[in-house]
Amino acid sequence: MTVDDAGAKSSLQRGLAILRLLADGNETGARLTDIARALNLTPPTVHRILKTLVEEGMVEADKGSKRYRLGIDLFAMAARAGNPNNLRDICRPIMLRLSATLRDTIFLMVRSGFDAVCLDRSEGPFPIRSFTGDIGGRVTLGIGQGSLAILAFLPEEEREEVIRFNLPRMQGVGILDEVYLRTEIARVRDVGYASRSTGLLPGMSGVAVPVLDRQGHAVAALSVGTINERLNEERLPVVVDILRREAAGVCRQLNPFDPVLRRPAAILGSGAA
Amino acid sequence: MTVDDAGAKSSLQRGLAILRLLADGNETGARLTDIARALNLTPPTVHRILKTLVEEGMVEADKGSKRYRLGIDLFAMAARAGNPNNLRDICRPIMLRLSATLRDTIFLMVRSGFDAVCLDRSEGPFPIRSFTGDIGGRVTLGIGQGSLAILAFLPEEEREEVIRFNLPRMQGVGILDEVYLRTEIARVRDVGYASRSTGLLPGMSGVAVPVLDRQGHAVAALSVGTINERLNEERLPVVVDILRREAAGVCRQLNPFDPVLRRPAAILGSGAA
DNA sequence: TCATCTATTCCGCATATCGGAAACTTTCTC
DNA sequence: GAGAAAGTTTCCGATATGCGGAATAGATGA
Repeated sequence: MTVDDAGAKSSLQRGLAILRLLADGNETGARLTDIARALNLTPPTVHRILKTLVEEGMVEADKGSKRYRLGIDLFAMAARAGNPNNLRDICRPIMLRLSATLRDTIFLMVRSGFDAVCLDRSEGPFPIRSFTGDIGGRVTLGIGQGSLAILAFLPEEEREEVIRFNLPRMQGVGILDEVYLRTEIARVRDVGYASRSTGLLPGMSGVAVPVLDRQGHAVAALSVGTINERLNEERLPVVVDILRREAAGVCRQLNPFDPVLRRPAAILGSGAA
Repeated sequence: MTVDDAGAKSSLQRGLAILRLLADGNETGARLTDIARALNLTPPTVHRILKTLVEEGMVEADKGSKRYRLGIDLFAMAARAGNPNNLRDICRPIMLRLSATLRDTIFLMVRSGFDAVCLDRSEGPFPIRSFTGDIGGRVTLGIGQGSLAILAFLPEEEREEVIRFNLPRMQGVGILDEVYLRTEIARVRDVGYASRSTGLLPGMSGVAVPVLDRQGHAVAALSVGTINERLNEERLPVVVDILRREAAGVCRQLNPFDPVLRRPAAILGSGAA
């Protein structure tokens, strides 16, 4: 990801570029010169911007002022970004219930550009792997069940745009070609859920249902990640059924507008069973 | 929180100020004029900055371009900020184990300036309330068990600074006066854990142990939040003991430096029991 | 329909930002 | 441990960059 060449102008853009750079490789941290090199900036410039970012609490300088990494402040601030339309709050109890009932790990995914992002995750007792990884993790939209469920139920125009953009990105991740992808999407739209389309992660399986808005377009996906044995022909329909029911509940809470009054009701208390 | 008056100069600072403003009230979103008013900026300025932020994916403009809110991109980026020294990754399995064993909710707290921030949280079956709230939530350092455990084990100099700064902030939240706070801190240092210092949240109790570095200073705290009945004199020592053991494990994984080689070993796989 | 409030574009001025050069510090090498 | 190399930080003048007043376009409501 080269942010350097052409466009990087304003100090805001440069600052954000630095933040993004720090976000990759945040475990290790980055040194001033590395940042300068990576972004085609001069050390003084990077230094000044970093200074500002540190003052603002977005970046922390390691002792001895050697390495820079993202600050906890940024984390705390941005944590609130992961709750669009109260989606996360609404889904939290549902996810807890799901992981307790199903004894599997539940994911809440939303779209972000050409990716899907994991908004929340509720662990089950079985250790699993997933594309998404942890909360905040990203996957190419279309890879993985939750991701695919969202893609399949995007408005047609957007769906086409995403497919066009993402096909090249999917090479070598199990998506063979466009025909295959479109077949998958059609099937997901048909049956209303996405189920272990491919055995991309050995031994792992998953199911996902979309959370739809009034127009029938995906705003999110609820998905289950588990091991192959726990998603056999017998159990799959049961899981799908439960997921569907909960997704419908989310949908209802997401559109809490009285058609007449257009008043966004505060309904978080009315626990849906 | 007025960021306006004196210092706001650079576009970077203004941009970050806008992000922070959007972070509050992110459920509802903010309009351009509101932002301008709140930050003492002119509408054109805010518009231009917002445009940049939207282009950079940090902010999303609601349909009809009426309201702005933080973008999922920011969330995804900042999620990595919540893993300093791999602390979160290291603690994840431990927290899962703890919440499964104790059947209570476990919190992972770290310091951020004069606050403590909730880095992670693993839910138990009992619904609880806490100061920290969700992941990313903040509390004044010293209020709540996890928070207090960190404060108590800060280097003396920093501790004093925090106490001085935070005492006024604690008015009306159960901290009566400085003497009381210092007594509490001394006791926590003495026994090595913080336990429901005050019944601030009716019906709720908690215990926390610090995660210490080599110098014996707190880098984090593991805490349990539960209801009063579940933390009686009988159970408390048991819980403390388990917490201590796990905290020690975290500590060991946090300092994975071979004293001679100074090589940061990648040890995440070596599951500590 | 008109009035009011809000969002967006334009543009000249002033300022905040840039980066070269150099001092200073840390880290590496022998 | 001394010298070299790389990295970090300060300084400062030129200029590009972002600022905000004013005017336009769009939305909202009476």
